[in-house]
Amino acid sequence: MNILPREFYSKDTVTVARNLLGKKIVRKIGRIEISGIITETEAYRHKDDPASHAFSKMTDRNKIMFGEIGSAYVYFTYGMYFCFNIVAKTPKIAAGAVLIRAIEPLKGIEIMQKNRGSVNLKNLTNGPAKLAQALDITKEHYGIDLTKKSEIYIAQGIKPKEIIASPRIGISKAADKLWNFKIKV
DNA sequence: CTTTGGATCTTCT
DNA sequence: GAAGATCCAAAGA
Repeated sequence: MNILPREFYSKDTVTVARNLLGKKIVRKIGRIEISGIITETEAYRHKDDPASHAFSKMTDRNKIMFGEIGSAYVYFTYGMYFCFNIVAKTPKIAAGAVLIRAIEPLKGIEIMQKNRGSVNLKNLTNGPAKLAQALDITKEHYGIDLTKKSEIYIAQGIKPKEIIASPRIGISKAADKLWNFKIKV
């Protein structure tokens, strides 16, 4: 299994967001393995990005964005859902992370269906809160190292053919930046 | 098919 | 007190 090294995340956040497309996310629950191909990402940076959680200042919630590259940033939103991010930035930037917005299920689809309470494949992991729920990612995983073989890690995947850049979803600030990336499957 | 409201945590005003 | 990197079910057209 080719786990992506920490250097992979030590680039500009937007570059890493693009590079993560087609990579494989692996979730281990005991002996069971769940995995999927990353098909949509979004970059969130620091002072140059008013839409980022790290824009105004460091809080208890976002402090991992200022922390070690390659860590997981899991946050709780709208009082109900978790979203899964990966800390990625150059040493020059104080904070940054890539939001995983969608994946294509590979292994453990039955587990995902059970976690989500739905059998509709299209509806399983096509949104940030949905994939977190399908993979059973919670605040327990806040700050874990994704470059080691542990409960969650990111591995080499497929090579994307075509990358589509769009404005980010669900934000009102900095909507002109094309920092949402997706591939066709 | 489109619109609306509820769930109810964290941060900012 | 209000808004937010969301999703879903229910109601309306």
